Amino acid sequence: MAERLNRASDRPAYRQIADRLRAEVARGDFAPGAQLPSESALEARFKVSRVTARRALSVLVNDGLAQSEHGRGYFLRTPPPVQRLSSDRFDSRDAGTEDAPVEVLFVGRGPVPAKMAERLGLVAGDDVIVRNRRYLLEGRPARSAVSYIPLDIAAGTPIAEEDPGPGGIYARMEEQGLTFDKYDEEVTARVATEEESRLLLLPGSTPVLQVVRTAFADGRPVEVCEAVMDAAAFVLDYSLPARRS
Amino acid sequence: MAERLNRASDRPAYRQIADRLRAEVARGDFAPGAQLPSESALEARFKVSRVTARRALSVLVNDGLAQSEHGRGYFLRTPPPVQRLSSDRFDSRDAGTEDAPVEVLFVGRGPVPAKMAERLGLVAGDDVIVRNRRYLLEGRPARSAVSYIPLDIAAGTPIAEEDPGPGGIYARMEEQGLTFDKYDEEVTARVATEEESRLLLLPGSTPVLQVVRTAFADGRPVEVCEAVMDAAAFVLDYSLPARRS
DNA sequence: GAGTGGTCTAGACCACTTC
DNA sequence: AAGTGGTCTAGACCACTCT
Repeated sequence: MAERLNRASDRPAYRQIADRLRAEVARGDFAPGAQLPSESALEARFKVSRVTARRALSVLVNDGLAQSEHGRGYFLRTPPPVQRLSSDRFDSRDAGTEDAPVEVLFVGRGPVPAKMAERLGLVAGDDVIVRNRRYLLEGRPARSAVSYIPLDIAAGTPIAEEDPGPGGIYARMEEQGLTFDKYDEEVTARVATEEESRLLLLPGSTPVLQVVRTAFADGRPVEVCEAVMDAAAFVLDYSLPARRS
Repeated sequence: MAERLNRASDRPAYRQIADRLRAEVARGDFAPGAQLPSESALEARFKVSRVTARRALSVLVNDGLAQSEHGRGYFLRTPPPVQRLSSDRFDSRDAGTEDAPVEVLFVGRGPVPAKMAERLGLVAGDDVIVRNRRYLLEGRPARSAVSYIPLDIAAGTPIAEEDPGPGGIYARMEEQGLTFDKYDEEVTARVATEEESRLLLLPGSTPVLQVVRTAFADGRPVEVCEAVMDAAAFVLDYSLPARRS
């Protein structure tokens, strides 16, 4: 028998169906990663057209609860393990604990984008060392990061190499005698671009967190890093000391 | 004459249309807030069905570029003025500069939600003072915030009143002799819930930034505040001092 | 081959806004 | 009344996955 919808309600059919699916998900009817009812299953169950069934499922997809796979079905999104990026994460580089698996996409010379040039005190188009990489979390890409480093700091050093060695590029900079002052971070959120969706294997248009970090050493900017991460997978932790009385 | 689409392309018609609209927007063909072509206009222009025209427009809506208004049309979203929340924003309370227009939605006693109880060292359901408010930015609601303050700190003080007075609740706490130690902030992003979309006047499902701040004074948590803001309108600024050698 | 989602069409009725 | 977006139907063809 067909499950009944309140067709007189203001709440459209597709939302009512989505509400029921959401409730079932919340109740634990589906294991993480489990397949949700197919479009045709919903058509039969609620006696609606395929478009309506699709719309209901797309609500869940849009909310980040589900994900569709062409030819396979709709699946409950496995909540990605939440990764906390805490504000003291730069303290750990000598300890060598910050070793998320990294996939290097590009390392080399290239022109600096306008937005980044400003932060580095350069002019748009100036050449810098570009380091583009992707961090994995339990085998899945979760974060992409692009760093821009002025040539006078990076050129001819391990910083311009694929593998900059233990402790990463910050350790190399310190070995050059640079002393870090501070890191400024600008946090924003938006929907992923199509390219980012591909890169991070995100469904459709899901939200991402974007962090633009400028590292300062000896009073000058020495690196700008733009990181884009699956918003569902990250919590950014910051601890702000109270101003002193 | 109908504008031609590449029907042989892998890129679906609705995306091609969306791409062209996006390009026109980028080129500045539409003023901020201006009306975009209507669904029927796109039907005629590209000789597609209404569903396809709709889909194209909904791509722009989904990306946060446009917004539909029932019975009126699709409009380019005015980029909301970006508000920067910097990490030193708590230093300004005596200066009285932190006076964004505020709309108080609720102030009173209420049970603390489980997630917040933990941070305050309380048990879920314990009563606390709840302060629910909405901040306006150029007349538009841009940020909602709910604070939870333990009763022993807030009950019977201006902190439990609608208007806590100049400098806000932090100033009142200091007057009680509390000395602030630090503020811990957890930043996440996600799509707005339906309720949040109503509260912040956001179209459909747009991304929001969520900041959960725990304020510590004299070694104990004295306030938890959950803020939800239109991601398009905010940049969060944090400055992290480098660890000292 | 059967089942799945992705795209598209041509129509319909409704609710809202504007004139 | 005319134009707009919001919902819904019944069908179609395609691409992908699985067995």
